[in-house]
Amino acid sequence: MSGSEILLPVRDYDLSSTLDSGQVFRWEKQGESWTGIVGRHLVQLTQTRAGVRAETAAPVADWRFLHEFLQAQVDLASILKTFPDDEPLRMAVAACHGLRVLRQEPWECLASFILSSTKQIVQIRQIVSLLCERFGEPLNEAGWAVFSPPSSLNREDHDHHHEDAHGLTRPCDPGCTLFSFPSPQRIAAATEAELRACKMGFRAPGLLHTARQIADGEFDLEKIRQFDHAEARAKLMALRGVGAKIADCVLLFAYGRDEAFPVDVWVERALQRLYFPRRRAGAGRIHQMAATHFGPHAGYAQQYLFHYMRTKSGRGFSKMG
DNA sequence: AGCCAGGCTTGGT
DNA sequence: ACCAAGCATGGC
Repeated sequence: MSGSEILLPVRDYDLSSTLDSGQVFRWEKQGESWTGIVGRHLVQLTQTRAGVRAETAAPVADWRFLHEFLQAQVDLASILKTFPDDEPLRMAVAACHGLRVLRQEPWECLASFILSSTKQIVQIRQIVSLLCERFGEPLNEAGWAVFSPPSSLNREDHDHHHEDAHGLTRPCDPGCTLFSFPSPQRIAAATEAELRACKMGFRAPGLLHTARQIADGEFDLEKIRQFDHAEARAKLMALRGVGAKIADCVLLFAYGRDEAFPVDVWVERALQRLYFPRRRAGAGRIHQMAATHFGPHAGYAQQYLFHYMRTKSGRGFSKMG
C-alpha cells in the first residue's frame, strides 16, 4: 500500500460513539476499524490504547485535514466542566465517555441534514449512499488510490447476493463502491425525479434548490463563517429544506458553533422530563431552555443527551417523567 | 393551522 | 409471516 499512517495520541476519544451518533452518515465499521472519506482522502480509523490510528489510501504530507475533522486537539475535559451539574447530564456524560463533536465540510453536512428531516439514521444513511453512488465521483476512477475496497461502503447488504455479470464498470460493482460526496454543481445538474429516485421523497426539491443556489454563487457557504451565530442561523434557515433544527446541526457539526443546540424529539423528551417533570412545557419553553441553560458548549451537551437517549438508557430515562 | 410527504422499523396478531 | 402504526421535520 502506498498510503500513510499516523497515530493521534488522543485520550478521551470514543471513535464509535462519535462516528455513530448521528453526526455523519457515511462511515462504516468493519471489525475494530471505521472507514470513511474526509475531503479527498479515504481514511481508516482504529481505536487503540494509545489513541486513534489513521491510515490513508494515498500518501499524506499534511494531516491537518484529519485533525480538523476529528477535532482531536479539543480539550474535552474543559468542555465538560462548563456543563450544568444535573443528574441526567452527568449520566449521559458517564455513559458516553469520549463522545466528540466532529468538524465536517459545510456542503456535505448541509446536504446530509436536508435529507435527514423526518428520517431515522439508517434511512438517512441509505439515501446518502444512493446519492453518492449515483452522483458522486468513483474514487478509483478519479485516480485516487484506494484500500482493498470495503465491500459494504455505498452498498446495501442484500446487493451482495446479486452476482454481477456485467463487468467492473458498473456502479454497483464491489470494485467501484467508493464515491465522493457529490458537489453542489453535480446535484444542481440533476432533475428532481433523479433525486427522488434516491428515496429522498419530498426532500428532493429542497436539496435541488439549495444546490442550485450554491452552484450559482447566490449562496456562499464559506461566508457563513463571518456572521455571528444568530445571523448565520438566519441565513441557513433561508435555504429551502432548512429549518431551525437542521440549521443548528450544520452550525454545530460544520461551523464549530458550539452554542448551537439542535432539538429533535429525543432531546425534547430529555429536556421535558428533566426540567419540566410535572407539567407539559410548550415547545417555546423547551427551546428557550435549550438556548440558555447549557452554556457556551451547549451543542456538546446536546450530543451527549442525544446519544445517551438513543443508545444506553433511553427507556429508563423516559420513565422519569 | 393542520395536514401531507416516503420508507424503514416496530409491534401486535 | 403479515399488515398497521409509528416515526421524524419542514412547507404550504
